[in-house]
Amino acid sequence: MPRVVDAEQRRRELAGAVWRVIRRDGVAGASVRSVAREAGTSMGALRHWFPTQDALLHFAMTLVSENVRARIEGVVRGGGPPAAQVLAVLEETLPLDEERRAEGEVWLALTARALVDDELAALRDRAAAELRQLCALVLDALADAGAVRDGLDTELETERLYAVLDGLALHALIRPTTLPAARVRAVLEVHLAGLRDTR
Amino acid sequence: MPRVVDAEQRRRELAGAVWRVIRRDGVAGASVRSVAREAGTSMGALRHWFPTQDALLHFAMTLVSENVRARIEGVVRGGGPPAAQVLAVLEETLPLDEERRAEGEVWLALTARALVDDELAALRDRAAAELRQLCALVLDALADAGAVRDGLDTELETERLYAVLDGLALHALIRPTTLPAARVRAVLEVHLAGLRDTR
DNA sequence: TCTTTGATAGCACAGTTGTGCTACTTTGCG
DNA sequence: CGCAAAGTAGCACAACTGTGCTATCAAAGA
Repeated sequence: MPRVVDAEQRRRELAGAVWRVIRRDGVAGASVRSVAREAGTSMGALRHWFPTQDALLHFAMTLVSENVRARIEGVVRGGGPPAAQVLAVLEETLPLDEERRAEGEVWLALTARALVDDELAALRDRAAAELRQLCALVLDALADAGAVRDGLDTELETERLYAVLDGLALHALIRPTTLPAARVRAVLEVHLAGLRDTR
Repeated sequence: MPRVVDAEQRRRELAGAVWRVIRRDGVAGASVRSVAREAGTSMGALRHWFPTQDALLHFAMTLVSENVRARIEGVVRGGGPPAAQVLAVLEETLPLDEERRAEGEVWLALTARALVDDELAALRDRAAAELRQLCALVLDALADAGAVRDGLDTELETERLYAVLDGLALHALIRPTTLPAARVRAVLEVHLAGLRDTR
């Protein structure tokens, strides 16, 4: 068999199979056999790259946060006016298209499993801390641009923005028809607008 | 064996065992055998009350929303000043103590499973619609009490409040140490205060 | 008292699970 | 060419799964 050029690449391919299986059959359906079948390979090959099933799921989880992080960095690198950029950054964490929806479903499934899987919980906590930090940075940027009124409790507002963000993500995930992407964006805009002086 | 006085009561007892198992070992661990063992009964007895495992999980799910609803009705019946009552009602949906935390964990686990279980998804959607309706009622009550400024988009604010609520619930669930109950309440209060005129 | 019914117990079955393990094939390097 | 290593394949095993099914037990109604 052809030697894989990049080991990391191969692992990503297999993790992609994990994603597809999880989206189709849930985490419960993500057995070693079903993932191998989805990836078009064998149990042995799968075990060569991931010594255990948990390792496989953990890697799939890290890929979620890695994807989000990469997209956000892309937006930041892209530049543009602060207000628009802030909105674009936050939107990258929401399941507003098929790609991000897939991430969201995997994220929800693994977040639930993390309730009883310590290692998975550690990954989830790290991702959560990063996302919260992102919210803090967004508020800082808005404050620098003069788009935030004085007298706000920064810590509390960070927590509130983070809650809105994850709440929207969850709702966009489980009721995509009654809460379409445009509506999600509108709620986010209203929230950010509410941070500056009203009337 | 003594005949069970109330069939519904017996079903609730068994569902309680489901909760405990889910909290300890996750949904994946909630097998017919483990639930029966936790309930101190047999597989046969369990199957007498729930013909299938799915039926068992679905009943456990309905109990979550039922509990929340009952507590909310209790608060409403209790009376009191509108502002305090509104806060109390919303708090009943958040995992701020052990009882509600248990509900939250079960809710998260089953919500994730609902991604691939249609019947469970229907239950989740019904609960979600109720919760969203609750947010709408809360906004109405605040408006009647003159605690909401004019010119707000009611639909959008309902969606935003609902997002804050579920976001806080999720965060209180997965990071209880960094986001204690007092802090959750503070965020909620800030959000409600932000609905009336600032300065 | 006997019968019917509610309730419990748990075996049997076919299937799936994760992982240990060995055998095999393909590739790169000397 | 030949050898070592990377990668693939899949069998074997013990453990566990949900559900069908029968047998048993307790109590209520006749």
